[in-house]
Formats: sequence, C-alpha cells, structure tokens
Amino acid sequence: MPADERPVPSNGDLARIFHEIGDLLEVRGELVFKVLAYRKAADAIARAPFEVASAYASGDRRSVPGVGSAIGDKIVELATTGHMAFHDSLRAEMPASLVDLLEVPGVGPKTVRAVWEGLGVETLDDLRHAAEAGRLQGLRGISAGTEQRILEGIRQLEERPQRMLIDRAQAVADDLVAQLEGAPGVRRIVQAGSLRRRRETVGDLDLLVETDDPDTVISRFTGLGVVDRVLGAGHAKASVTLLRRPQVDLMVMPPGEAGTYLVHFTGSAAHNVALRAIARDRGWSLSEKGFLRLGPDGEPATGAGAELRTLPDEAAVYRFLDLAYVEPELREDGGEIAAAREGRLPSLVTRGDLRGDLHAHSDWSDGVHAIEVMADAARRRGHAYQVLTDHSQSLAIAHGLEPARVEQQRRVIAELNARYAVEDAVGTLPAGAVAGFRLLHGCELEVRADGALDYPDDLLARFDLVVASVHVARRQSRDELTRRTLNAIRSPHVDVIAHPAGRMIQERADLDLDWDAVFEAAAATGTALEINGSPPRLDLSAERARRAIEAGCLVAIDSDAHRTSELDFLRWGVDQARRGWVEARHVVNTRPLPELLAWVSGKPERV
DNA sequence: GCCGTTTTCGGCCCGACTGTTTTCAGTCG
Repeated sequence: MPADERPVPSNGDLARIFHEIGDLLEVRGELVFKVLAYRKAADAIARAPFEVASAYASGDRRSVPGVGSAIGDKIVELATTGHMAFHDSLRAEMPASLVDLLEVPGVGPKTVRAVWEGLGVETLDDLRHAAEAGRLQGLRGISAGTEQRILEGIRQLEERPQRMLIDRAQAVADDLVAQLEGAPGVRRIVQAGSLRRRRETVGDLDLLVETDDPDTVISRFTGLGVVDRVLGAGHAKASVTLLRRPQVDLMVMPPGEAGTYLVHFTGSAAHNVALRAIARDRGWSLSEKGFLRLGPDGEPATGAGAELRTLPDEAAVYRFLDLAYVEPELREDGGEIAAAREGRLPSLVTRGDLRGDLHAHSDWSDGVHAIEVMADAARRRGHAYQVLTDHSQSLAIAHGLEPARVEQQRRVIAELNARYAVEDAVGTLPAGAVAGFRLLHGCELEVRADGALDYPDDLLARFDLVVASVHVARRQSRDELTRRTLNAIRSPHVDVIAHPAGRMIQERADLDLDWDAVFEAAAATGTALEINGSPPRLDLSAERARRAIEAGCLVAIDSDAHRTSELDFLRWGVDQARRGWVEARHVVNTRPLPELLAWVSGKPERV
C-alpha cells in the first residue's frame, strides 16, 4: 500500500494510544506529571474539532492544548509511517495487557507493578488465578484481606454494567432524591457529576446534600433499601452500589457554603484542574471546601495567617476567579475557561426556546399512536407546530408510505388543522395548548443505497417539510456514504438531515462520513442537521454539533417520537445541543411558524 | 511532557477513605 493511502489514525485512535502510553508509563513508575501530560493530550485530541493526524501529517500543526513538540512529533510519525517507536518500545518492555489490570477496582499502578514483577502476572486471568491460589498475599502491602478484595474487584469488573443512557441515569437519580428528600438533616439535594453536565451516558451518580448533620444523612443514605453494598462511608462522603448496579457517591456540604462544593463535584476533572491552577496563580488553593489562602511557601497558610473563603453559590466562585459563570454542560475543559475569561461564552439554547418539533411518527408507519393522538399530545406540550414525518416507501420494515398513502395523510392533516382553527376561534383549546398550532405534513425520506431519494421531486415538493436520513446499506465506503448524504443535503426539497451519524449509543457505530464535506455542504445550502433527542441516538453528538455550528450550519432539535411520551425527548436533544455550545439562533425550530415556513420555502433558491 | 500577562526552568490540583507497611501509601473521584 503506498504511503499516501495509509489509513490515517482518527482522533479516537490517537487518544487510545496516548492513554495506553500514559497507563504503561504509570505502571513503570514514571514521573506522574509525564503520565498526566499524555492523558491530558489524549483527552484534548479526542475532543479536537478537526482530524489531528491528517492535519499534523500535512504540516498543519494547529494548536491542541497539551500537545507540544514531543507528542506532536509522535502523531506525525504514526500518521506517516504507521508506527510510533516510543509506543512500540513500551509494549516491548511490558505487556500491554497490564493496563487491563488497572480497571480492577482497588488496583492501581503500584499493585500492577508489584504483581507483574513479583509473580509474572500479565493478564486479568493471571491475576485471578494468582489470587485464587493465595499467591498475592505476602507481596508488599497485600494481605489476605486485600487479596480477597482484588478477587471481588475482578468479579465486579466482569459484571460491570455499561454506562447508563442519560434517561435511565436521570430516572435512577430522581428516585434516590425522592427517597432522601425530607429525611432528617437534609436541607437540599443536588444531582452533580456527569449527569449534571448532561453527558449522553453516565457511569456513577453523584449526589450533594446540604446538611448540618452529615452523619445522620450518610447513615440514612447507606441504609436505603435500594442499596446493595456500601463501598465506603465516612463523615464527609459515602459510596454505595445499588441493587441494579450503578455506583452512587453522596457528599455532604455545610449550609451556605455550596459554591465550591457544587463546582468541585460537577466539573470534569480537567475543568477543575484548570480552575485550581487559576486559583493558585492568584494565591489561593481551591478545593471543595473553599479557597485557602496560600502562604509565601506556596502551601496553604496556617496559624494566624490561615484563611478559608467559602462562597454561597457557583456564580460567586467563578466571579472570585474573574470568570463569567460557566454552565454545567460546558465544564469539560473544552475552551470554556478562556471564553469565560474573555466574556465570549455562548448563550445556550433552552427547552423554552423551542417552538416546535420537526420529526415524529404515527401509526401510519412505525409509530404507536394515531396522527390525531400525536398531534394532540404535541399541542398539549405548548408546541406552535409539529411536523409529522412518517417513513417513505422503500423502508418496508417501518411500513413506509406509498405515494397514495401520502396523499391520504395530507387530507387527514388538513382536516385536523381545520378543526384546530375552529377551536382557536371559539377558544376551546386543550390544556397547555397555544392558539395557532399547526400540524405540518412532512416525511422521513429514505436516502436509498444508490443515493437516490425515495419519492419523486413532484411529490417531495408538496410536503411542508422534508427530513431525510440513511437507514440502509450502512456498511458502504466513506465515499459512498458521504455521496449519499451530500445528495440529500443538496436536494432543493430536503430541509433537515435526521440523525446524521446513524448511530445507536453502545449498539451501532457511526456512519463513516467525511464530516467536513457534510458540514460545508449543509452550511452552503442552509440544510439543517438534526440533533436527535432519542436517548440511544443523541445524534449529532455534542462534538459534531459544535463543529457544525462553527462551520456555519443550522441545526434542528427533534424528538423522533414514535409514541406520545417520546415527544419529551426534546429535553435530551436540548441537553446535547447545549453541550455543543449551540445557541437559540442556530436552531431552526426556535423560529416562529411563519419564519420556519419561510426558511423551508427559501431552500430551492439557496441550492 | 507541557508551558509562560511574574517563569524557556521549575513548576505542575486537592482531599476522603481504607488498610495496615504503627505514621503513611495507595486508590479514587
């Protein structure tokens, strides 16, 4: 294979390699800051808004925070030769399977090194066999009890649940809050951690309880009926696993001092590290407890000079650091701190900004509820409009509509809109509805395997709005898949590309698309890219949503509801959009109905 | 290994909990 056809490592590939290097260096006992440097670079590459290996290999060394000359050179070496000598030599020095051992709860780099050097343990199976045979105890720092805990840790690892999708995490967290609210000593409960940052999947849950009686709250928490096992409990925090498995950490905070606690237990590790560095530059040490004044030696002052500054809320914490308030969804060390310093944080879209929903199904295709039932549910949610987008004819598995059925559906919709107009006139609206609601006639148009659109142009021209998507022939080459998607984007009749990556989280990988080409074409034609709110999809991802708006694209936040309750999936779509720095002005369905329709009818001229 | 509105060298975030190595190291978030 000629060098110029060598597959270029993706950002994900690079991140995996640098994380492995960091892990191996840690086991080797390397300076912790070097280990951290590799991990920081890995995370920054994973989040980078461009293909780092391609850019670096072509001499375009755009800045990625934490990637300096040494790591940059390694990226170029890998991209151009297919090998990274440093990585190869580490793997020759120690088995790469050692990093798997770090996954065992309670086992860290020191233990891995001890069992590898002392017993030749290289894999999880080796570790289990050694523990079962009682060969671990006797190694420095490992007693019989620790050996048993390691065995238990291996069992936990093997039955470890996948990260929860955000809707399940929210439900579990809400249930815990309901059980703790009103308990003795509990003044306030906040769901913190990655759930508060609205990550698309959540591993552990974090609860913060404001209380002046920590011990009572913690014993109440560890004694809950849903608690399976108490992993640890002190006077400040407790960790448990629930019967159906997520781990939950509960931390207590004193009344009136919530600011630094909320910041500490909400931000990603990288965000918090960056905040602490700023605090240190200003002469303070920042922890969850507050700001501690640093003495001349750079250590927190003690004795008469000791000073702990606590703050009542998060805005005060950011203000103390001369930063604008950073919304939880942005606290990922993705440029938000510089933006907060310079006053250019985005004004994130909210659920209340949405006027309607551009993507939902009825029982005419693969939905559960009748058109009228779906429309009524959308009205009761206060939508100004709902687009009905049943599947097009070739998607037989979803009972796609033949053109004759499309015509019938148009008449049904017209009758419903006529009825709504009467109700508007006489003022007999259902609860929650606003006057002027319109049910719009759309479709979810299949982009066929050969790239052709699934209805003829004259039929497409009669829809109020068309959402197009790729469901079939997902394993085509990047060129073919990109060509199909671009074909839909460039059609004068297609307004929105639904779930552009075609992913299902934890089940189905992304379509292999040339995203730069997709964003460029969508921006040029004014075709919106969807942020699909269905929790297994959440597609565009937050990273791609951010790249899309930076490229000048419009987005749509849709529910893709197949039953009435799923119309509420808009909330997860809004969360995802906010993580992608999306503002209301980027979102087509924040527009009132006349402006939405003007945007749709303007498309043919833009193409 | 990275980085600089005090630094191109010398720093690099912080605390809780656990077990055991009786004064602290290891792990975790």
